[in-house]
Amino acid sequence: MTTLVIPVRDYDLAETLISGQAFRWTLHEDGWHGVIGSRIVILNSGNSSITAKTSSGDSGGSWLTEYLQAHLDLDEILSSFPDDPPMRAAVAACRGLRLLRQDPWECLASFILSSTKQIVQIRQIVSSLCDCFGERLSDAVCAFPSAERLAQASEPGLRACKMGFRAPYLLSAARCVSEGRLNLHTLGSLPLDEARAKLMTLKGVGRKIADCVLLFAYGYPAAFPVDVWVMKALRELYFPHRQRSAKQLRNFSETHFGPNAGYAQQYLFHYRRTRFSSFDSPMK
DNA sequence: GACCAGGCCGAGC
DNA sequence: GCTCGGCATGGT
Repeated sequence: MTTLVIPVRDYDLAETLISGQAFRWTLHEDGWHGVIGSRIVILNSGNSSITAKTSSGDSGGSWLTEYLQAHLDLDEILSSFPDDPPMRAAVAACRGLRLLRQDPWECLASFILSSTKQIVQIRQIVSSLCDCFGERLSDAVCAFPSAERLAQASEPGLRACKMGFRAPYLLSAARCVSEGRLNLHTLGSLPLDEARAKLMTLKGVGRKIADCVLLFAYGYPAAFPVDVWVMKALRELYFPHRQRSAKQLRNFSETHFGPNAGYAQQYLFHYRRTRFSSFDSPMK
């Protein structure tokens, strides 16, 4: 095991790791356990740094800085948000929340498995998928399975991981990627609209899942996933007295939140899901 | 036991 | 273009 110390400021590691963008981090007595690529990682946050114990022997930690986006100036991001009461409340409640920069295939596959699932369940399915099909990294830990590996799986084999009707979607995506019909390596150099359109050619990938991948894996700052929580947040916080269709809300989101709309979205999502739940019943 | 979950697809208007 | 039912499974 090697130890890396990464200086950070304004970084809430725990909130970031549980905020529903990545699904493999679990808290143990000695820190947050996870897997990044084929490396086992244990993270702890200190005053002005994040300490990582990792199974990799290589020096440097640029892969980890990249994953954590530790170099990013959060103040600059936050100051680009609109200065309105909902956004101020979300930032006050979740300050230090970050966006990770994840592996595209893992992110895409995970979010294909996410539709109409609670985050706890997505974590269970992903965990099961890794145990069944991922390369073994230690006695207890497996890597996220490659597209090539999953392309060899059978639909019943995938359904055994409790993913239900999502199994054919995942299988088809794995084949598409492994056969080169969708190139995830070059996707990130396309304009946002083109990259999104390519992702949406996959079965089971619509606008929302595509935007999650564009934001969490490729870092497109304007990608703005609208799920049920963000929909609730927009309706309750911005349009409490007027009915707005999903399309109207998306149009609003595309113009209102500025150049880092995706980041703002993650604050609204996390705020609505974890801090603002007392409003759950009468208005929906 | 009802309702819902980081949705999407296909059919029918 | 829009709405709606169906889809698997498990948490709350």
